Amino acid sequence: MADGPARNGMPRAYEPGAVERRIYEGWVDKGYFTPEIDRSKTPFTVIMPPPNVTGELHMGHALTIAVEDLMVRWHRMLGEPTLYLPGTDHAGIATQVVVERQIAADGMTRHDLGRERFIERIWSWVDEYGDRIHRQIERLGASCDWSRRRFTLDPGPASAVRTTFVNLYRKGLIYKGSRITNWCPRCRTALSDLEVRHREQKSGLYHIRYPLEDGSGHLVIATTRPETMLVDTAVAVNPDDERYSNLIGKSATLPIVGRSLPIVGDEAVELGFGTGALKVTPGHDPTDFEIGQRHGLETLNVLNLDGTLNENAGRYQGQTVSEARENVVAQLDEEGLLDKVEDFSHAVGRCERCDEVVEPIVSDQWYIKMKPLAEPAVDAVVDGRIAIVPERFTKVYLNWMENIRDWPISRQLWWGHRIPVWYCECGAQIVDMEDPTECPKCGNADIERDPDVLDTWFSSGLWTHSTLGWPEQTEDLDYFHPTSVMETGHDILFFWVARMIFFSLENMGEIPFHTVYLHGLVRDPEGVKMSKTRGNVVEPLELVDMYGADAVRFALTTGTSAGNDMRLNEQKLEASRNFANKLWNAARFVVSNLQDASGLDGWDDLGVLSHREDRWIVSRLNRVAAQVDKHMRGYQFGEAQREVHDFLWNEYCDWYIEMSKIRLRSESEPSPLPVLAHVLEKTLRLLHPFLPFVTEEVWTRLLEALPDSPDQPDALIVAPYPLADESRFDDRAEAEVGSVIELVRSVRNLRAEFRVQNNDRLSAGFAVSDGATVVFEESLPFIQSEARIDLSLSGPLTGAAKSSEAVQALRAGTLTLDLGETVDLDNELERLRSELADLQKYSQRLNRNLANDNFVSRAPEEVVERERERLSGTRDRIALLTDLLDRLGG
RNA sequence: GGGCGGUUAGCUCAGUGGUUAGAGCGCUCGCCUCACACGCGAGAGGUCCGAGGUUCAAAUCCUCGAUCGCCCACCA
Repeated sequence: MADGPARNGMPRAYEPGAVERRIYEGWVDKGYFTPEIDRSKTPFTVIMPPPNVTGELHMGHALTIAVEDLMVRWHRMLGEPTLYLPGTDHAGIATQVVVERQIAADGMTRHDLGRERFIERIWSWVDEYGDRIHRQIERLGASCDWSRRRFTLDPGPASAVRTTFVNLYRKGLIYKGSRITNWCPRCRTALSDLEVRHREQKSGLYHIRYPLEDGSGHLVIATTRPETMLVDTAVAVNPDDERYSNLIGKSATLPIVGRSLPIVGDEAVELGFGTGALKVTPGHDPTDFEIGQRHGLETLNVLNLDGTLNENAGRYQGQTVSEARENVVAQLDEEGLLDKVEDFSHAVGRCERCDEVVEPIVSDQWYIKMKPLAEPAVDAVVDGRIAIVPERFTKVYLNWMENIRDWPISRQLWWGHRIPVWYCECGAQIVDMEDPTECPKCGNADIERDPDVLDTWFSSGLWTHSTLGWPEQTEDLDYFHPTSVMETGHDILFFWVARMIFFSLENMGEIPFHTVYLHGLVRDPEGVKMSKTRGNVVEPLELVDMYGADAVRFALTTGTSAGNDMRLNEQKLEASRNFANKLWNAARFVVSNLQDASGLDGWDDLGVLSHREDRWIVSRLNRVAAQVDKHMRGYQFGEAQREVHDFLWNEYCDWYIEMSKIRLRSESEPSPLPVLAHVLEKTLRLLHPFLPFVTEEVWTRLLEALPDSPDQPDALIVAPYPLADESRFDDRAEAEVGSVIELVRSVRNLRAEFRVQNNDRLSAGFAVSDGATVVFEESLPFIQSEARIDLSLSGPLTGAAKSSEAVQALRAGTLTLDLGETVDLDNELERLRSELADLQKYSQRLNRNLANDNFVSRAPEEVVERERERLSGTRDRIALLTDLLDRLGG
């Protein structure tokens, strides 16, 4: 029956597309996402990691939003003023590269357009993509406060950038230095170490002969970069290397160029590597640069900024690195100076954004002095003011922060926050909050602004306070800062999280957030990282269209835990969609039964429950609420979600709804409707953080069918989160209904085993071991209907069983099922004997434990007690079974 | 070279010392049973990577090893 009639306006299957937009607009219109500042309450604040403006959202963003929004919704329901602040990042280099690629399609470079027009071009992209991202975040259901939306280039955040730069400059923590940095020849900008990705690559290890000047022979050096030899300024050997120590102080002649190279001794040279002799190229290798510093060597540069060789390359000027490499090697070979070429594999650095090979080049760049900033950032984590979840990343963070090096912040790009430094011919550097019009030293009006922009992570690093108004002393900043949880991928722990920590401590004297929650990567079904080049990326919105936003979010938080990567596959999405549908249909059942029903007034605040089944489901609900609370507080979202999922499906739907059907038809039994409604309504609250749309929609329909109650919330999103009511815990009801369920299951089991037709009604007997038949009497109609039997609750069986009976020993008693035809007694005995054997093994194990004095004396009382109960229960069942076997003649 | 993580059912994964270790999907058998076939019922399926150890008790903690993966690091 794929398309039966809709009941009470609720279609047979949940249709996310029909409700999501309407629900979201409703939330926005009512202003639920905008918190009210209430000084008597502690707020809960999450700043959304700003997606790059020029990108589409990917699954990582969807995961981020799923996790953040579930925390945010949970806290909002806990009654905390909750701010979830959205924004976007101008993403300097990433955006510039994207737009450069776009204009490259028209055969243009940014230089053809010029700075101004190029930036205009980027802005039109930003406008388009910014809106697109906004809509995507909405479709995922993020309950973020759009009235506080920020962009890194907005005046506010820009002023935070300017203020931070000026302050750090004045404190001497920002300086300009000339040293070796990573240079991307394609982007033509400097990069920080973090922006360089290393990848193993095969290349040759070239062994080159450097003749000794005294004519006594030659040294062989090994290099992977033969073309850089053109600007070698020394040869280095390890002073402890017996092969060469006598050469220190002598000189060698640089092949091709003919320059005289001093032979120096330096510890940095590895004894075991290559030939033990190192060509020193301070201009193009960080190690060599340091050797050069130690020995006062000249630093020569052979590369232009576009990666071609410059005038220092002589006849190779103008060639690319790879052309020059080939040609230099060929010349060396011709001159008989190429000793040999070995196969070699080593890590080559590439630009994170454009994948071009990065060249170490000496250049003038602005740096932040990190040591003074890193120390308080280390302390904040060490002393626990900031907690990192999962905890293991604490060590990763500390290790990085403790070994941090100065951060190059200038980028030779056009898109970003321009460096607020002006230069005057008189040599003055002007750094101020206001743009200067003349040099304060010499009065010259002819001053020029630094053409470079700041690393995009400079502004991102200020995000927690710049979005709240800093450097202005705003009410938002005062109230919402420090923020509560920073939730993001562990891949940007250094890029972003670490920098927010030291910037916030520097600017605000305050930690930026109390907790860092790091999630893993979303991988494809084969476990491969999603990337555009591999073509295995999945668009979140396509999935939202197919399965609904709830299902996508639910799938992303299913079976995941902090810090661990996850694979997303169709099965997970389908299972999640099915769960939303299950909820929908349970609600459909309840709502349809509520129509025209009376006696519902107590649904909201249940009083004393007269029916055991009611006490059972309410007890279970509250236990689940307790578990969910525990897991939510422990950032175990996957576990919290699983608890509610299992409760709704396996207890409420599978058993309580089925039980209620019998009672709904009965005239004598108390109506299950108030409890049916109550438990569903509370479950909707528990589920709302995980399935915001379907729960809100169902909630509205449910409440429409119920009588108003005094403190009924306006919408589920602002309904108080249900905390466990321990007075509703009911061990006895749980055990008793558990026995009823066991009885039904075991009849079904026998029916299936003996292949009884579905509509054959059998007769059965149940001898309750402790004589407390009242439990089963109360549920008799349910048991008879569910198990399709006529059940007699007569006393214990006596004498031999009928030859047509199958028997089973349950916890609560002995079940006898009359199959109506002769049972194969041998098989039946076999089945019972094997069950008996299992029970005996179990009982022996329990017995061994309890006979162990160490266990009894050292284990907690409750554990011992539990084991005793188990043993006694197991012994009862063994007695039952033994008795049965006797009577059956086994 | 350091550091971290994974290894649990056929597959993907939960499991934060204490039930006879769980879920989804897949598989087998039976069902369109008046909320739901995006479903219902019943099953099969596990030396929790290996070896030691700590503990009354280990998938869980420790040590060593295997294996896959990630991060960091200036062996050219």
